[in-house]
Amino acid sequence: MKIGELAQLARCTVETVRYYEKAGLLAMPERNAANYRHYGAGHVERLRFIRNCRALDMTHEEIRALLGLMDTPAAACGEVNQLLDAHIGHVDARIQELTELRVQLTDVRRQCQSEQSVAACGILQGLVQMDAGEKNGRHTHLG
Amino acid sequence: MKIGELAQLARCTVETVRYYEKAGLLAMPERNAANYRHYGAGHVERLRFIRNCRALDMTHEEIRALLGLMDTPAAACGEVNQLLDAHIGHVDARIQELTELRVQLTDVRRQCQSEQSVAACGILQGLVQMDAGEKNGRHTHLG
DNA sequence: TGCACACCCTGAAGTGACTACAGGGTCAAG
DNA sequence: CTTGACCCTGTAGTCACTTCAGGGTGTGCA
Repeated sequence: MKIGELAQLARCTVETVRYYEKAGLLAMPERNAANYRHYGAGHVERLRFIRNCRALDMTHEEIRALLGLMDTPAAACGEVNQLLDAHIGHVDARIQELTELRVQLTDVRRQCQSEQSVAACGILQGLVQMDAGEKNGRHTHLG
Repeated sequence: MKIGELAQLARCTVETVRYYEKAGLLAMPERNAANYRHYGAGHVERLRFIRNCRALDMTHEEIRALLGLMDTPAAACGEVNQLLDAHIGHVDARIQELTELRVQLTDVRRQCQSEQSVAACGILQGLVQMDAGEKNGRHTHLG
């Protein structure tokens, strides 16, 4: 099949497919006489795998590691488990961060319930005075 | 004060301060004879405001809008409220997305509890077969 | 036969919010 | 008079794409 059909099967754009090829996630396919890429069932499976990992917010590095493990089928899957556990840790950490953020945001928001002038608005006062603390490093790759 | 002191007061790097200046978030300060930037109390307040907004994961666009509103102090603060409510909405949406993600991840993870070969590992099978659905557009600017 | 139109190709540049680096200038202390 | 901490500009790199410019290919229809 051509790249458009592959992209449709994996629910992504053709640009993304070409990008994955350049990024080394998807193997370079054969070309026909017109230099068009020509894909088979293996490519569909691989691309679906990649898109599923991305839907789970894994980085290309994490995905590359999983793909590498898949290509040594005799290896033990302990590393796969570790990788997934680490990723679940990232997601948990980000949920925790965002939950704390939400508390801070509603704190700030509470400071203005009425329509008044910007000059007196408690929200802006709050945003000037708030102390963000030093703990705001990003601890996961999830934004 | 010079840029290093300003950065320290706002808990960011001097590169970030210069970046905010180029991005139009922070006004260009005066320069001394040696072409060093020279800041005052107003800059500290403004930069703290920006850093606090960033700690709440607002985009530069959102911050620019808030700064614009601050600079017209007679205006009603209804727009400020709207902006903050919208941002709280983004955070809520992202927490929701990540929570669903976590469920999917633990579903996948559950498929391999034992040490076996990669070829038989249920996790990789799951990642190949999983159907991510079409609803995976990012709906917020939070990653 | 001519042509419109959907699809394919490459390579470069843009996104957001920085970070890092190269290659220089300034200034106070020892 | 030199060391080291600080400052300057400008460019490129990060991540996972998206968009664009400028072309080539292939099919259906008048």
